[in-house]
Amino acid sequence: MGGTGGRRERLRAETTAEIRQVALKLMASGGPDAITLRAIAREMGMTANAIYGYFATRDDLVTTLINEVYAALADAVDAAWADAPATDPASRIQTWARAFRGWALANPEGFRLIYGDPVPGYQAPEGGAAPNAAYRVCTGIAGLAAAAWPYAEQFYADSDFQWSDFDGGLLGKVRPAYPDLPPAGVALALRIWGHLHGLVSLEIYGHLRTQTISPDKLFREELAHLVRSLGIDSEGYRPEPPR
Amino acid sequence: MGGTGGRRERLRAETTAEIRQVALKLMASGGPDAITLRAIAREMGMTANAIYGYFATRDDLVTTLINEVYAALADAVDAAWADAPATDPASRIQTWARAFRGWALANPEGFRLIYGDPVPGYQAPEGGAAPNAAYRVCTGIAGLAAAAWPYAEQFYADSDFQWSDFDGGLLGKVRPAYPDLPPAGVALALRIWGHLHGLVSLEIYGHLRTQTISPDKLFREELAHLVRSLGIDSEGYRPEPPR
DNA sequence: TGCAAAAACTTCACGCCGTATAGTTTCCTC
DNA sequence: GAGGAAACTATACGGCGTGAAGTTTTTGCA
Repeated sequence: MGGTGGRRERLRAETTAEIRQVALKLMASGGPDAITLRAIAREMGMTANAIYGYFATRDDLVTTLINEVYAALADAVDAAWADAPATDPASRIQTWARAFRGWALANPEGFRLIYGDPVPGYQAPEGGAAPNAAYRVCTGIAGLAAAAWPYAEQFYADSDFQWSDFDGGLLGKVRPAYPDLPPAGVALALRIWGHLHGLVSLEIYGHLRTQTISPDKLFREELAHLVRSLGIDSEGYRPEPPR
Repeated sequence: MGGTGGRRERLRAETTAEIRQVALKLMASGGPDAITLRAIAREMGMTANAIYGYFATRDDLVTTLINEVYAALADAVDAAWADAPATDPASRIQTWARAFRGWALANPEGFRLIYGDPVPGYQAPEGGAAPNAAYRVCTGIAGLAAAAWPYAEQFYADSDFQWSDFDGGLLGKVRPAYPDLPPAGVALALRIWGHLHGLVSLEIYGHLRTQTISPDKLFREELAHLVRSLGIDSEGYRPEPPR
């Protein structure tokens, strides 16, 4: 058998990449349920069954796509976080949240693919479709919570969360990254995730547009109150952390 | 043609009702994408095409189902709100939110049907699938905001929302019901909706279970901080509204 | 260089789906 | 009891995922 540089393996990798790429193109233009083996094959000048040489089932392909798209979301929010100055936690947190919504609005079909059920009979594998990317995003939000924690801690004195309340895989990333964040801070992170996910999700699925003219304004309001609820003021000024 | 009591019309209404009921049963057991005309017909001992005599397309049927299920959700949360004593706004608000999550957990497929994309090629009609039920739920949340407003108003002094930021249909229900609620209060209601929707949605779609062992505990935390963020304490005691 | 094995790919088939068209049966009304 | 409307069936088309079997292309080795 050829080594890792063999011509056959290179072609195989290229075809695999093309399948993924064509599938994403179909999704972008026709929504996630335009991802069909037959459509991909048609686009590539092949037969649908040829794809079975690269992915065992359609669900395997979809799982791969979810991982790819979810990783792109994680990249986007991580990059926004890294670019924002650590010296201003309020606007850094808001930047992260804006990047999250911005990515979703720019990739609505991707958002649906990750968080919804858009592909007809798709069944995610045990443990979720994209656990690593999910951990990455959650760890990112834990970063927001950690940045806010010196200010926010005072509001969580009576919180009774333990490490055992959370998934080990998540903690394996969060605790090393933010050693000062206690369990209550992780709970805060998950709640913030829920808040932002909900607003963005209502917007992407068209439920907000029926109620408000400007989801954008609503989200700006959310950002202002988010940092305020964390004990940080939003406009550059921020109080000293208590104690 | 027979009047409204004609035998023919009665049979027609019964068959229509049976179609809806069988569709909901299929959804409950096999998820929303088990709703197919052929499966319904099979269950009823008919041909799929016979259903076209009752619903013009499958999407029309799905729209009807969404309306029905969304109305059931609205009934559930309205009932919880009505049952909770108006004298204790904090626990009343928490009761509403618990009813919302409780309904979703009891009817996960219904939640997906209302808020997700579960039926393969479904296209909602112009103006949304179930605008009235959506208004009902939003108006319900506006009720939470209105109950909290005497306490929460102080946090929204710098809010610059106008009536024109919101949909007229929504305001047509909200303003008569809660004449003292200003535009900023409606924005607050939509944000609360987003927060709760997000947490419940992550849970229903299995994204939370990968991160935390007990979504229930997280939601309890959310409830506590929700009323606190509105300026009301959660444990029976509440401060006088300011001013 | 020739040849067998393996990999890549096609063809055909099955059972699902929504839905259009045309034909049949059932029922109500006059 | 006959005409007509309403309810329903039969057949068909193109779409889907996927399994089985067959064909072509490429590879590695004698």
